[in-house]
Amino acid sequence: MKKPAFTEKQIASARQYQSTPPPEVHEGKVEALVNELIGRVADKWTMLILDILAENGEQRFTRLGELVTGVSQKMLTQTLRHMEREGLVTRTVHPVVPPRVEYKLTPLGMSLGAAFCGVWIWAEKNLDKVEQARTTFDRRAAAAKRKAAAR
Amino acid sequence: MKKPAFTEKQIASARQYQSTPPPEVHEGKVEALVNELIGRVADKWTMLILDILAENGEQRFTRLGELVTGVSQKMLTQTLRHMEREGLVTRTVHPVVPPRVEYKLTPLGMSLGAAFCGVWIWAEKNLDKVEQARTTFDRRAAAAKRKAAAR
DNA sequence: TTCTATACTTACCTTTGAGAGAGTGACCTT
DNA sequence: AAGGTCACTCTCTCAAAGGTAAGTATAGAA
Repeated sequence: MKKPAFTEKQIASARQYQSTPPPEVHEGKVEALVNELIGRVADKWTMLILDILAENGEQRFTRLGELVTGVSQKMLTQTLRHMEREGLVTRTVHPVVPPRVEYKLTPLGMSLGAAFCGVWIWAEKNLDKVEQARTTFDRRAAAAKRKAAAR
Repeated sequence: MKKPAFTEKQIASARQYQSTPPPEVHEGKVEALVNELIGRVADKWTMLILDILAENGEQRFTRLGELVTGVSQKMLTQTLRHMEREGLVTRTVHPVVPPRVEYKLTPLGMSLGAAFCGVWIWAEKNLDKVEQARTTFDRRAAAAKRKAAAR
């Protein structure tokens, strides 16, 4: 998909250091960084806020809270701070009373939004397939359970 | 990006039901389903396993545990079950001793892998930009803190 | 008989996530 | 003088995520 596959040897040497990341295996370092980045960025609220900002453009704090269904103030602030930290949004404070703060996607944020777009589309397109797979699985699991109980 | 924007009214009505999802707002229902699906699928281990399976093809349990850096047995089992449930992987048990179980992506799983590909690429490409944004942010935050302390 | 290999499962415990709700500061309106 | 607005911030609390380590079943090998 993207990374060159590791050799058996590299994997073995990486395993040794599982608790503290291997310092001299360069591939592993980059991989770890990418994974960490993915971990930060692929979180629920980040994705939702990204989506809303991509669709609706610059927004104020409270308005954003209304648009992102189910988010609490705390999570909104927290996620926005994180996003600002990694350069996905800009935060503009207008020094007026009452305060007025506007959030806007940076080009970097927009490019991430575009990258996620594929996943949104996949989700919309395959919603029913997943739904069906789930019921099939659950039905089968229930049957297996009955069988196990009968033994 | 994908969904039609809500009207003020719909948002207001949705807000009322924040604890239990609104039953009669249809748009909200679909949106909720998509969001939930994204939530299940965009999780760290799912993405990593998906990636490994896409790159290396069918794998046995233990081997998978070696390839997915840092995963515990528990999380591996759990994530694989979830993925099987939503039809992303097939689990083939060979009735031999010692047991032999093989995991393989379904076409659905592969299509999700392809969809995530954009995000991986984004992460690789923008790793340094994010890194830089972070240090800039942290430096600025530290400066603001000093300033606040001086007051 | 004891050991080994494989793919789990289960129990326990610590860490993290996340909501609810109250408080804050500054200025403007009434 | 009291109340309202906005964007937080803080604390308290409960739930969920996730790690560790031990246990299980089975048959062939030593």
